[in-house]
Amino acid sequence: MIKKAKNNPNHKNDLTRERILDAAETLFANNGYHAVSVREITRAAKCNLAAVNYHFGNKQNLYLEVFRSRWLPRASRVHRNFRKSLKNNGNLSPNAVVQSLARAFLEGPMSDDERMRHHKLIFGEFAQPTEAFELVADQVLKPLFTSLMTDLKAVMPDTTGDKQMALNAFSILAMVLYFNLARPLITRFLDGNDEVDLKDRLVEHIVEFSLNGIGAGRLEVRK
Amino acid sequence: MIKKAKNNPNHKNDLTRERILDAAETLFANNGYHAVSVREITRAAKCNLAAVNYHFGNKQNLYLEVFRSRWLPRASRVHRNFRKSLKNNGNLSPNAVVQSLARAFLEGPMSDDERMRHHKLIFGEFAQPTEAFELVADQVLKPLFTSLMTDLKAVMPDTTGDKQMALNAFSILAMVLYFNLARPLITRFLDGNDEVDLKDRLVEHIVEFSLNGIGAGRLEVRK
DNA sequence: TTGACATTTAAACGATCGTTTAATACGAAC
DNA sequence: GTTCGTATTAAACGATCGTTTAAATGTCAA
Repeated sequence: MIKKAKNNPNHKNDLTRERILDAAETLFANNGYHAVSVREITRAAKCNLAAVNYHFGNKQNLYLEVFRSRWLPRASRVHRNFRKSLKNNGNLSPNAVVQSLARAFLEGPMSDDERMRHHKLIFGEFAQPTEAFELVADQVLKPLFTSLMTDLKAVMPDTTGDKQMALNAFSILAMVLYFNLARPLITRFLDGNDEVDLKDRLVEHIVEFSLNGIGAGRLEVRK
Repeated sequence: MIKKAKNNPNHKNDLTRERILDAAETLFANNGYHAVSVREITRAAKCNLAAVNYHFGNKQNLYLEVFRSRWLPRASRVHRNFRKSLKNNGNLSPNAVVQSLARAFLEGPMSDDERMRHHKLIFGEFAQPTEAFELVADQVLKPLFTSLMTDLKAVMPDTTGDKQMALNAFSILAMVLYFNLARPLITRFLDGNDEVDLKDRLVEHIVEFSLNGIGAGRLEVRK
């Protein structure tokens, strides 16, 4: 049932499917799973009500498919962006690690809208986990955490214990994740501010705070 | 309509109202507003279906009342705990400020269950803000932020700019808020660990990371 | 042109939603 | 005991939910 495999390599036919995924992601991100009806989604995607069940079986599976075919690939792009800019950085250093991560997450390969959607979806799962959280934790968060741990171990003094390093990695992740969601709150609290490039300032702050946090502050100039 | 003011000072009658609030908070925290039905709430509160509309008018207002009469007072207790332990600390110092805050948030005046409920509710509002978010931002987050800013200014070198201080305050808040919600994730990533008093270890880490973060690390011994 | 699938469509399904109603139970004041 | 305001109850309301159905349309190879 659900959706027959396409023999025809012409992929232009699945436009409806894609439009549904786009509409669903935006609506789910802004309002949460239960607050969005299938009718809302199909209306936004300009297709028939039954299209959701035809292409995805049911609403819950559409939600999961948003994570599988939209969220996970985007998270992979961020992860790759992080690793690439770290490799390009030449000399490994705590600063290179943290700065590459912060930039990948805050100014990485997506638009501001896309990034907001991305992080609203994951924070929704943080607050009220569903099946999608398993996906994200296993396929994204854990690898990212491991990757970050490895890099940190390579650049931090050996005196730092494993558990200590894990907590550090976790805190740095906390910073980049949190500041993505809390941007509206920051501007709310800092208002009366003429800051034009707040994002650059935020990246700069996150890097400095985190570097100091793990005890590697001011060891070198930031480029 | 909704609920007549009680002339009778005997408050034993509003037991139903209290049971509804208790049940509603737990269910809303764990599942989110739209995932919870009025029937679920009244079933958990062991009262009639119509009781919600009788006592609170409608579901949305019950949700707001959970914040008004449960969440806000609890947040006030945390804030007071923070300020009291700061005052008891004798000499003001960055360490005293950050440690008082972290303890108030992570081991403060609530049970673990209550704290989890508390933070799930607010993170739900972070991800998908409703009217309740205005309440929380204006009556809790902003005062807490201001309070923290004042304390930091008093104990940090004058060379630190206002905006810099604000970002520092925001980052410290990020740490204490985030680590409350992410506890399940931490144990998931650190598993195979025999840590018994993880909470103490977390507080210790948050304090050290934050102190270093704002550039006040290791100036003094932690008690 | 025909036949076989893939997709879209309008309509309906039963279930559950939040809310309202009207009747009843309760308790204190007179 | 009667009265009056509060609280609880069972039942029902219309609306909307996710999903299913069966017919119509589109697409392309044989």
